[in-house]
Amino acid sequence: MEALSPKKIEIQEREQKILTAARKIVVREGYQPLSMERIADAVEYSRGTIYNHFSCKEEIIIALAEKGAAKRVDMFREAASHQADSRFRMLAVCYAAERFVINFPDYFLFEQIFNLDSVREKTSPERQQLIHTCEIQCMGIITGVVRDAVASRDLTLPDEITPERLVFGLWALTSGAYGLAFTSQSLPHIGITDPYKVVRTHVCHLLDGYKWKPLSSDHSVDEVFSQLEKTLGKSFQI
Amino acid sequence: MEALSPKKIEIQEREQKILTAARKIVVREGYQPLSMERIADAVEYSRGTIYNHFSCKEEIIIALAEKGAAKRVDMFREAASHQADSRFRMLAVCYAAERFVINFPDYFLFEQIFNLDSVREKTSPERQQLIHTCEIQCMGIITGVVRDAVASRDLTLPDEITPERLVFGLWALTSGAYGLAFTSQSLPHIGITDPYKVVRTHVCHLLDGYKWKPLSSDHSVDEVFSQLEKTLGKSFQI
DNA sequence: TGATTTCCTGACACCGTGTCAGAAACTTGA
DNA sequence: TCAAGTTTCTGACACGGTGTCAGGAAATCA
Repeated sequence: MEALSPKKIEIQEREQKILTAARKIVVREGYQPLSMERIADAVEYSRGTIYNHFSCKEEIIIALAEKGAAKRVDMFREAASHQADSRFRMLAVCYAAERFVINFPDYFLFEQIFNLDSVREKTSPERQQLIHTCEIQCMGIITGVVRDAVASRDLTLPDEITPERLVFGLWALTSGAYGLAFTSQSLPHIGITDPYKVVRTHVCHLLDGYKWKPLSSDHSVDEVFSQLEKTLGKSFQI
Repeated sequence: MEALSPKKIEIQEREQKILTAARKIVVREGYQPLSMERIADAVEYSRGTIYNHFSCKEEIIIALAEKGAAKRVDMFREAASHQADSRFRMLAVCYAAERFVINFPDYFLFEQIFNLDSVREKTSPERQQLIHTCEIQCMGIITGVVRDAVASRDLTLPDEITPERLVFGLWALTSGAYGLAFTSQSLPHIGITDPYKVVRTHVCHLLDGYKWKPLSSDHSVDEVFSQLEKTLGKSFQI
């Protein structure tokens, strides 16, 4: 497995160069101008060479979506590994989810594109599986926090709610809100100027609804998040 | 304004024919095979004629998204107009939101496509405005129900929550969940086989969290929804 | 019925995709 | 060091879809 020839190393590195170039184009100019031609120009290889690495444009999108998904897993893992009570850790993961979309809006965009059937259909099952695995890992991390909360008696779930169902609710609330924050023109019209803050409020309210201790009334929510900003903010930058 | 010549009428009707044909293609075969060529074949006019009605494919998508948005407004309006307590009316709107995505998944898809910047950028501001107006109307209907609840003392909102913010939370939760239900491969893996039911549970829990009377404990949730199915189910079919 | 306007069409130019034969570069072994 | 063998790279090509527009067809008018 060792001793890759220089050529092999070059090829391997080029794959990353292609992805970086593609990402740069999207960040700077949006999805529309992204084409194999543009990517080939940027990495200074011919289109044919790009096709040796990725069988179509969609494969590049999904590879980037996968990078984003992996990044999110990292962020969630770091957030959940806090030495703190279960509710604090839960909010830490929420903070991570928020920072993910704010710091890496392009990754969020790639996910949205990937979610369209018409795009996903053209991609390889292998890469789809990779993204799927990341999603499962994220869910697993959050479910772990919920289970810890139940184990430590911070939280008692009603019969009809499994930890997974609670996670689904939180996941839906946050991802739905971030989606709206990105795409909806209507939010400012109804006086919602900081959707991220409103999400935080709702998450806390939801946790309070399930009586996940310690309740919001015991801890200032803003304080919790400003503390999270101090401990996690930096490592979430890149 | 009266007395349109037969020709004018034909032209006007053709616009609907084009949209119907496009929608049919997407319902049957998905978004990928949708092209001006296919649409032209289906309506038996040349591509040029289609371009007289819609300046590009995206304009057709957005026109369909707008039809969907208008449909949703209708459904929400009918749901909210129930003669019942405020909480029942709120759940009726949630039921409408659920039926919308289940009965008209293609409209849901058009919205998702329209939400991509790369697609929206190519469409006319006029049509964008139409969709925007529908969104505002939907929000307005739900906010109305919330305000009624506050007025009738069924609900007392905490200081930091305006009716709009509560609506944003519900909107995010439901649209996020339906988005996941459509696209996420992971839900079955974590044991969530009926996401729609889980959403209902969470919505009820959220309303309970805000102490919106009558609480879930007073009314069987399943019963409320099966009643809604009886009163609204049929008119939501088409 | 002919003049005028309006509408429809298909050919055309363009752009991006994906392929592949052959050229170029790299590796190997004597 | 070099020639044979292998791998990699390239740009020309075919294709499919978009959007335009000159000119012909149809409708309207007087």
